[in-house]
Amino acid sequence: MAAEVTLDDVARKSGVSRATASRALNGRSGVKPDVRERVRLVAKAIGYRPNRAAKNLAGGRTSVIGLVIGHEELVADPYAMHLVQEVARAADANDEGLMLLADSKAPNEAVQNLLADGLVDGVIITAVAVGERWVEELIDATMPTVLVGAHPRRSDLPLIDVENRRSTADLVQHLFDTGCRRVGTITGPLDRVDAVRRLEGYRLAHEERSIPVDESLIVEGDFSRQVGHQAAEPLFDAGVDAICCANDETALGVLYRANELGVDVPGQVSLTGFDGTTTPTVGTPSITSARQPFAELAERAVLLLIDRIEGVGEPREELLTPTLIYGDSTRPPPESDPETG
Amino acid sequence: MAAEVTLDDVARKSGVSRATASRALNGRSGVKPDVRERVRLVAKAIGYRPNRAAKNLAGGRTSVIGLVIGHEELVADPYAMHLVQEVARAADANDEGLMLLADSKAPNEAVQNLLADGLVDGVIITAVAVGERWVEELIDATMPTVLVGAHPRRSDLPLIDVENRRSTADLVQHLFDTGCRRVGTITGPLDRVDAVRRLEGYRLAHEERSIPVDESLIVEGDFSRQVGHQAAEPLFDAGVDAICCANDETALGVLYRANELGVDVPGQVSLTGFDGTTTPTVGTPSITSARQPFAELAERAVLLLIDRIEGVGEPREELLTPTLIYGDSTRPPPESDPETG
DNA sequence: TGGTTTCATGGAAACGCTTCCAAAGCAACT
DNA sequence: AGTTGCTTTGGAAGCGTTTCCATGAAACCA
Repeated sequence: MAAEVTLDDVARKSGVSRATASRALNGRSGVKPDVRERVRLVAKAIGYRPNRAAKNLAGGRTSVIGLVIGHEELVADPYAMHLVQEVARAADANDEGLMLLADSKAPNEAVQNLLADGLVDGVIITAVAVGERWVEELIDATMPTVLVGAHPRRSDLPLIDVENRRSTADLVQHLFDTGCRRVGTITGPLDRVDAVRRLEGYRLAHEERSIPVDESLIVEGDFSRQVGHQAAEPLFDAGVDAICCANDETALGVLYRANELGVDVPGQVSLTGFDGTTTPTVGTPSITSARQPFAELAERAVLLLIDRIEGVGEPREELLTPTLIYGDSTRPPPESDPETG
Repeated sequence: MAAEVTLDDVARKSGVSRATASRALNGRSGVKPDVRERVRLVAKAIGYRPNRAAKNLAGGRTSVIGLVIGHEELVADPYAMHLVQEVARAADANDEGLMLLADSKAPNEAVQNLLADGLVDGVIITAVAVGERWVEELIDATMPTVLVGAHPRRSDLPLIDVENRRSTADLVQHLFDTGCRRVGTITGPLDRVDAVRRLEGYRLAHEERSIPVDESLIVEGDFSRQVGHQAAEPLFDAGVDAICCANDETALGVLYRANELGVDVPGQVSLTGFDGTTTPTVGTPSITSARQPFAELAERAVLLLIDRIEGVGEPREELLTPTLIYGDSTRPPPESDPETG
């Protein structure tokens, strides 16, 4: 019921063979320009649309890519939502279908289906520390793969990532610039590379300022709002004047706790997040943060994956830079030029 | 590179023809039980997995369903996110692939792709008032379709929906029960059926209590947090002691504004939302709301769609009931039994 | 036991496309 | 005009399934 018009129709109506029609429409070389144009016109005129299944069967690609993402993350983490949105857009823009591969029940089974059914040409795997089996199996199965966010053990894979360390260091520097001296941090889950990098950034900033790190002010979290909410009070009690949170959600948790406890933000305690997912329009202070370049992240990932699928170029690694956004959760920098300090 | 093992292999190794092997594996009748069993065993033994493209091409189904959802909604509306999550899960549970069809650029084009490419067997269309062209074209193209949330003009389609009116009325009743008398409302966009139904529910509750509706307390919104934030103050000024918001996001907007203005919730103003998407764990009051039965919604939608695709049963309509959750944004009900009032 | 029905099976066509390979067309040489 | 070599074209062979149709075997009935 779908495609009524076949390549045969196009060929017949333009007075060429199916082979030539196919070549003409797919931009293969060896077709006279005028013939090609004629075929194209006919195809458009009669509304020809290639049948994907047939195309795929004949040895071509599926033109569908998979996006592997954790089930819970999807709903809990604005980062994931933004990523899904942008990957959907990017896939669309590159004429690829997007299959949502929320890893559920048995990962093994899912992989099986993926591979054998030939549903997708390749997959984008998000940073969530999905059971390694997943990743391992996918890769060993020679399924083209691109990582968004580094994997703890596989540094050999094509990867799109953001500068977590430097950006976090910059955020902490900003805290120092605005007069904070005792800066705590609530990290992400430290089995994730991005979380580790951000913690490194926190340390790096201290080092750059020759300020010793007080290890007691480092709390391991899990990127969740809840953990921010829980970890906030002990840090307040420990006398911090700023908290560098591993992401915005955590920062929001801290912020809510601060409101409950009557702690003024940024008056008494400054707050930084990461991701740049908070909407500044709601009444709450907008969080000073490093905004993930979601659109580019997605676009690059899709393009890189397509390259892998088509086997062009080397598996590469791309590092994007978040943009810092200064919100109301930190104090404005002093008038004096930072260079002087 | 995916499926190396073909049906031919299975047939050969079990000493039957391809035709018989196909019949045996697909549960078609006319195969001797022992033969069938043997074929099945062989297939399992050598790890046979049917090639989807070929299957599809030969006239079968794709085993992929599409989920049509607005691009912006995806990120802005927790409702959409929850739905996506659950539909992904439900599709998975029913051995269907899930294709994300975020309607971007030209809807027409997207429909074209959908249909002609034969990528999906059918689509689930979410309530977002996507340009009617979409829906119309899809249906006219005999693409099996299921709506989640009613469409303003197409009452003939298979539909999964929730009891918007009754649930909203119940929420407003709860406001009355807890002593509120002057209840305003911020609606959703009134070109959407669910928004209209909820407004009707608001009116219904007044009617049931013989309380006249003050039309000046009805503000048309758009389900966004921003609109709640903006519309809140005028309503406060108009002296409401409660606001029935069309969804949680709107309620959150109101809540933030209330905090800014020093209006106590629920002390001075009670608040109800809809969807049940707020996490009660953050410091903010949890919103009294009607929680969408996301999982069932998704499950029913997928099953209904599969029925439509396979042509079994009549296109039916299913109405699910949200569960009311009483949060901290409304006052606790009085000790006295509600029946007495 | 011969004839008829039923059941299980295999052969082969079809699905719509890509691509290999050979043939044909053409231009520019000698 | 005859070669040579390049470009453009069509024929046909798959790709892995499903399914129609014909065949042969087994089972039934009289």
